[in-house]
Amino acid sequence: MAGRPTNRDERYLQVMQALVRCVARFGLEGATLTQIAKEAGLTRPLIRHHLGNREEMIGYLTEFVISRFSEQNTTMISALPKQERSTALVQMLFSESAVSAPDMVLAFASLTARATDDADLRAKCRTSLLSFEDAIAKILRDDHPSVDDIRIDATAHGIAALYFNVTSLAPLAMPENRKSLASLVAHNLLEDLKD
Amino acid sequence: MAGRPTNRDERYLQVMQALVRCVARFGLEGATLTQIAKEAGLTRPLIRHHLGNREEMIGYLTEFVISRFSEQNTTMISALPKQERSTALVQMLFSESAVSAPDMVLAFASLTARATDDADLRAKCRTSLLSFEDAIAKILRDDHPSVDDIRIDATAHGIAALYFNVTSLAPLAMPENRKSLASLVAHNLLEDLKD
DNA sequence: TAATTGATTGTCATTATTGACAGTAAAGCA
DNA sequence: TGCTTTACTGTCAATAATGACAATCAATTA
Repeated sequence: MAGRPTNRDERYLQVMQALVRCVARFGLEGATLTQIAKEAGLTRPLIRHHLGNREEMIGYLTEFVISRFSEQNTTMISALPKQERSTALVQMLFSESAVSAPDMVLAFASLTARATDDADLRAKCRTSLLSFEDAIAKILRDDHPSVDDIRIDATAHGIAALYFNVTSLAPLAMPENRKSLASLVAHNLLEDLKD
Repeated sequence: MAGRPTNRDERYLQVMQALVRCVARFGLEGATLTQIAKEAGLTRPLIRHHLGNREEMIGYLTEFVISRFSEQNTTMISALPKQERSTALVQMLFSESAVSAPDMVLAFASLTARATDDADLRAKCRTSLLSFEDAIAKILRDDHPSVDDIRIDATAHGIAALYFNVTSLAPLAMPENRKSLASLVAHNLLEDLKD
């Protein structure tokens, strides 16, 4: 009754990672099926079998990037300690391990650039970004309950902006001291909340 | 002795603006000659006449984007008042007029993404970015001579990162209050220098 | 073993894009 | 008017990429 077992999920992950990598490097239009196949170590028809045509491919990509973002945030937040959460958060965001996922951010940037023409995509990117900032804001508020919302939101926005900037500039291989500058600024922003 | 007068410079500007616009929207590979022509209101062969083949085109683009960045910075700095320069700088950076040039930043982002594979390009983008931050730092130092260099550099880095983030996220058409948040954070960073 | 289901591959026509070249038009000067 | 220089256009072969379909392989169950 049943046939060959599906490996759809693992293949999907494998293909998606290759896709993200290619889009990060060559942009949405520059990511050729052949390149994706090469990156994934698979054949072109197989990629197409899993991803469908180009339009569907972009749909899968947005779904993947956005959902991964959201779940990455929740896991990061759940990994925070009980006290000094905001400091720990900033340390996680600007540690090497977190910055080692720049392809994701670059792919996200490619999507946002295209969002000019696509209202749906724009809405998705926007809510994704806002929920990221909101998650940060929530943690900040826990540590600083007496600070008013605007300052909390502004600080969260600043930390998010710094994170995106540092991460999306990873291809430039900036000198090491520049990276630590971003972390320093983020901590300064946290200090401001203690006044 | 002399022939038809050249309009190379004006055409060059016209073509370049169309190119920047297309690259901002569709990425480096997605910017088709036909699209550029359509955007510029010219014919495809004419575009090719001025830009040469694709490789040369990218060369022209980097030259254009980077030089415009540098000269935009110098003009902005020369437009600053005598006193309270750092505050005025932040206001200029986050005013509507400055943010109305997001295509430039998006094109720059496309170039940086490709810089992974191209050492020359990487070096150019890097120095361009660093000189931007240095220009900011110089102004900050004028207003706060007693603050040590690391804090100055960190603040300059933060302001630059905020600017890039806000500008490159322009396609998302963020709600108005979010934009003012970035400006607020930048001013907060300035306040920190007064301790 | 046969059947079934899905993964994987091979192949090809269609299309889009490029690169190149020859040729035409326009604008200045002798 | 003729000459020269540059802008601009038309056209076409070559290439790269896509989309689609048929065919084959692999794994599981009856």
